[in-house]
Amino acid sequence: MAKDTKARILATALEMFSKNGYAGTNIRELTSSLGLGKSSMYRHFNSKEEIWNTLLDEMIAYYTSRFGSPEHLPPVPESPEELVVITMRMVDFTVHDEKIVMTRKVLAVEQFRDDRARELASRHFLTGLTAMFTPVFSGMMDRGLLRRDDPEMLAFAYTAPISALIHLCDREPEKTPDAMARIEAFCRHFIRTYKI
Amino acid sequence: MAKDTKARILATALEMFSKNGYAGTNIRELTSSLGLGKSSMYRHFNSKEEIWNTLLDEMIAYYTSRFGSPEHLPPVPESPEELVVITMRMVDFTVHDEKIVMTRKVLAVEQFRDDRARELASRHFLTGLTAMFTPVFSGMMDRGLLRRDDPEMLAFAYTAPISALIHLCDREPEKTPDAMARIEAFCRHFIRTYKI
DNA sequence: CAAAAATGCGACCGTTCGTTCACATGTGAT
DNA sequence: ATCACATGTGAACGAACGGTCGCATTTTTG
Repeated sequence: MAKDTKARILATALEMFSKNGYAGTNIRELTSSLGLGKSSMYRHFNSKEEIWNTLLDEMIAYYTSRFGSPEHLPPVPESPEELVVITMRMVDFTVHDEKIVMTRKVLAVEQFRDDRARELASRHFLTGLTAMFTPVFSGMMDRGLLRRDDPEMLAFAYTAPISALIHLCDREPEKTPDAMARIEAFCRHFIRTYKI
Repeated sequence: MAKDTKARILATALEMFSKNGYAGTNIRELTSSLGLGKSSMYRHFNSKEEIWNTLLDEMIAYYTSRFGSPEHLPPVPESPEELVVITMRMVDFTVHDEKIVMTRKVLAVEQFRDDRARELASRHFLTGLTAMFTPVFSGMMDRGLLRRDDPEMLAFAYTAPISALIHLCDREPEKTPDAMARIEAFCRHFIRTYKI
């Protein structure tokens, strides 16, 4: 029950922080929902804030390892249709992976209070997505699948609307199927618009 | 000092809620920052939660009156360049009007805790913007300024990236000039892409 | 197996929270 | 002038908060 407990505390903290925010979460509820005494938590963390900082460390580390390295870039599609497939696979993953959903929520909720959350939010919601798809569109232009244009601008114009609909899924999960359909429709519209 | 006090309480509450969230705001700090005793607040509101609900009422009423009626729709531009002007004027307003900035922040921070905030967030960040610009693009197509296409899809593809950069301004105000320049660049890119 | 380190627990501490209360003061109508 | 009402205040309340402590139990280590 040793190292496992620490991880379970972090998992539950992420869940509660994402729903009620840092200030709206209390240690008693957190630990008791784990079947743990209130004070036992302090064997693993020195304070509530240390939980928060550890969580942020993990989120930053995970994001860097998962989306920060070049080998995790999406492949350059060999056809426009493949862009749809790649996109929908990524969207499906990011919308249904509970940990990533909670990470986005907690960043949305704490972005104005914590500087590191602020910075990570910008990467999650904006710069990271653009950086991820810029080489994709650059490659598609090289392959003659898209007309020549500024690939970074295209990546931004492509990812921002998708990101907006992902946020909609986070906010109103019952609309997820509709949002996914709209993402696919947008994706096809985008290809139609920029194809040669 | 009568009715004025109630309004000042609401204004300060909006400011604090937007920065620290509902749970992270306490009445003592709120009232003392107004030069008021802690208990005086209860002459105007029965509880902290009533402040929150009143604030939400006002935000919903303001949004409805400001963006909900057809007469407040942006005009249909007579030239592509006018779309840039209209857009930048709206962005400049929405990014610099402190009350609107704080409204967006508080919606971002409370969207997962309060159902009405959730709904208003979706309107502010997504559906309202699309609904606002759909007739604009429809009109521009009628005038032969843009190629025929689905005006709602265009409105979505246009407003979502702009909205993402507005959120960036809320999160990192020091990047506002850069974000505004990127919005204008995106706007011109959009026109170039869809013009006849 | 024994010593030591890690983990869990309930009682408890001081603080802060939202809220109430008795009371003072100001203000508008009769 | 008087009465009623609205507004403001400091003290105080009970509850909930984050955090500590002494002690029991388990796990690890030599």
